[in-house]
Amino acid sequence: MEPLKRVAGRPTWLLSRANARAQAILADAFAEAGVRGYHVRLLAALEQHGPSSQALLGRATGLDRSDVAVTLDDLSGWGLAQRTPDTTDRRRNVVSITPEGLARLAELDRVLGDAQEAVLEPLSTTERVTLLRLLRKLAD
Amino acid sequence: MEPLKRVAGRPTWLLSRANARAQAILADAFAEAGVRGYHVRLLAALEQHGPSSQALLGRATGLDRSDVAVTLDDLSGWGLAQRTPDTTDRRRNVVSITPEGLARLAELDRVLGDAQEAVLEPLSTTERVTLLRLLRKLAD
DNA sequence: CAGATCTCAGAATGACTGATATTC
DNA sequence: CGAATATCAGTCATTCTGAGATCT
Repeated sequence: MEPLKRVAGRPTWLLSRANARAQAILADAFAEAGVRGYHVRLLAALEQHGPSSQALLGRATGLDRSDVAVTLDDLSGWGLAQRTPDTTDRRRNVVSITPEGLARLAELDRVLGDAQEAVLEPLSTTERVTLLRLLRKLAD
Repeated sequence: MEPLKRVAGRPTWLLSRANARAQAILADAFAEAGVRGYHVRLLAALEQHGPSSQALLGRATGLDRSDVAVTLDDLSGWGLAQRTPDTTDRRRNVVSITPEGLARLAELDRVLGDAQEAVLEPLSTTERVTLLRLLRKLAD
């Protein structure tokens, strides 16, 4: 069967196909490492911003507040992050990354880089730069 | 909070962000029209290829066999498509689009075109062409 | 028999909503 | 009081997997 002209030729369709391939590659790599995207995003935010409240983490990562809570349950269960009550504002938890979390993040960063390379493999260096510029415009 | 360098600068992240925006715009437009992406894909495939088995439809649209079945339940419930047993191969259903389905598809095609335009609005014409070329390479 | 087809049930992931208790 | 915070329970769409029944 030939591809669908009416749908498959559309930019949004191509976008979602390209994204699906990328996410499949990433998800496989992460699954092999025993994590999901949310875990990595949260760890990266913790490393970059230092100890933060969960609300701040949600805004920095684009995760919903409720998903931050659940994902942190995993991370703290694995010893990669920890919650401590904020003594100055007792509504808050201060979340921080542990040394184990930092080590794990470094591993995951390599996993991410390798997966990235696999995704972009069909493109030349200049094409990659162009793609990034256009995607940035689209993503705002 | 500044964005996450370690994650947000990554190509796959940008790809998924751009795609998320596009899919959100599309999903909104489709929701307003009372359908979801699967319905449109299936209708478009039926229009383009004519009566087909469900297995063929699945391959043409990239939908999983089980999802084809469920989505067709909707479409036939709405009178937009119909299943008839294949007399020559009784494992199969022959699925065809109805006149109502064709009319609905024409409506949805306009909805799709408008949403598309909204997605690509930040890009110039030449940029759109370039983006499509690169995405095609990435999507294979 | 192997293999294709259709259906059903369920799960994983990402994204989101609403309610609630607590605290500022 | 209004607003922010964290948590819990749940929905939704998309994508799959597995099992089973039917038929070639």
